[in-house]
Amino acid sequence: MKRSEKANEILDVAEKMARQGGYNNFSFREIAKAVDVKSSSVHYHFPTKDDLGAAVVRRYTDRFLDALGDPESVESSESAIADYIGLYRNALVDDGLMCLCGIMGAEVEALPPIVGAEARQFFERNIKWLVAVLSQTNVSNPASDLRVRALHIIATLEGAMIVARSLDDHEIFDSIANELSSL
Amino acid sequence: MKRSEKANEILDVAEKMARQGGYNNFSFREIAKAVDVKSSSVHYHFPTKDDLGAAVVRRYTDRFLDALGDPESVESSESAIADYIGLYRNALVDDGLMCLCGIMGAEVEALPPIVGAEARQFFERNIKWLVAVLSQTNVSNPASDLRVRALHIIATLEGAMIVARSLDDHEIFDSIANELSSL
DNA sequence: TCCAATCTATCTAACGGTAGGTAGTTAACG
DNA sequence: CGTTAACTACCTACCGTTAGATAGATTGGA
Repeated sequence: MKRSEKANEILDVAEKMARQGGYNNFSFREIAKAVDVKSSSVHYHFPTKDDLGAAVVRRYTDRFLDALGDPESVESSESAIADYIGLYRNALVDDGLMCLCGIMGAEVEALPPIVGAEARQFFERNIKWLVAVLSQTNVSNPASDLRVRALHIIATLEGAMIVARSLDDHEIFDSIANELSSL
Repeated sequence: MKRSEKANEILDVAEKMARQGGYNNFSFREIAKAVDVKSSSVHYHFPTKDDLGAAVVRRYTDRFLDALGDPESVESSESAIADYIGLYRNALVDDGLMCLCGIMGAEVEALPPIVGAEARQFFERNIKWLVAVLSQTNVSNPASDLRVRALHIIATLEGAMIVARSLDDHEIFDSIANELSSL
């Protein structure tokens, strides 16, 4: 799905706004202003807000998993988890923003169904990646334990971002992530 | 601060709406419809939306800490943490809703300052309670470690609610909470 | 005790602004 | 000529907020 440059600009702006205040924090008018077109032109690229919202989450998830790479070709389970944590850290510290699917997941009940479904996909694909990575440890664990471990990691990192941002202290994220690694 | 019955009804519906979709998910008009008055009457009780939002978060936090009780008079550190986890579980399973401050914390950057400050207070008061409880364990730990442990617990529970709701499976919360207890 | 003043809680009506969305047109390009 | 990507101009619905009025209860003083 190759997209025009303007369409990607629109997704960039929408993603940033959504990662600050959720689905209701971006609008066609504000996006239009930011990318210097009229709001009707934004509708040209993304017919409805549902479409735009779903596209934003889809692209975010694709990029996230792309950055993670192939779970089968990681150096070690430990280093892969460290990289995984690093990706959340980048989202928080480098971008200075919340994880899109953390904020979308929190408000999932009020989301248009196709947007909520994309948020769900983020978590399912992350779980799958983590389970694949964790299953490469030399200690053999039941698959259900690996899944719970994966869920725990995701939950802790999403929560750590929320707490760190609420208290306006990125070191809080690092402290929590550090404890998480040493388990 | 004793409030009229109608004011409490307003806070009830605002809280529910906010716990489904965040700060932008409730409006004076919708609240008015739900409590069977006109929207201008809602403004009589809470002059601005900032005021209403702050009052909702404040009441939520007060009730939460009230339910936790005095951290000095708990049976044991372990049972107190179990009770703490149970409170999140109630919010998720009994109410069928997100933690108000989990969702508000995620969108804190887009919140009116006085609402964001109340969300921050939720976390600070929770940390204080947890540190007080954890410091009663017979193993002596540095205070900083206790704080990190408190942050980890809060983050994991908030994240667990998000993941469980996104995947529409409350047992996910229990699995994560169970792992958290056994650390 | 009666009356006037005040308070509580609500109403109707409207304000300016923004939301998502649409119909029809225009300009540039291959 | 058809496609792409923009435009103008508009619509309906909703947003938070305010002004002004009103009915009923409460209260304080003559």
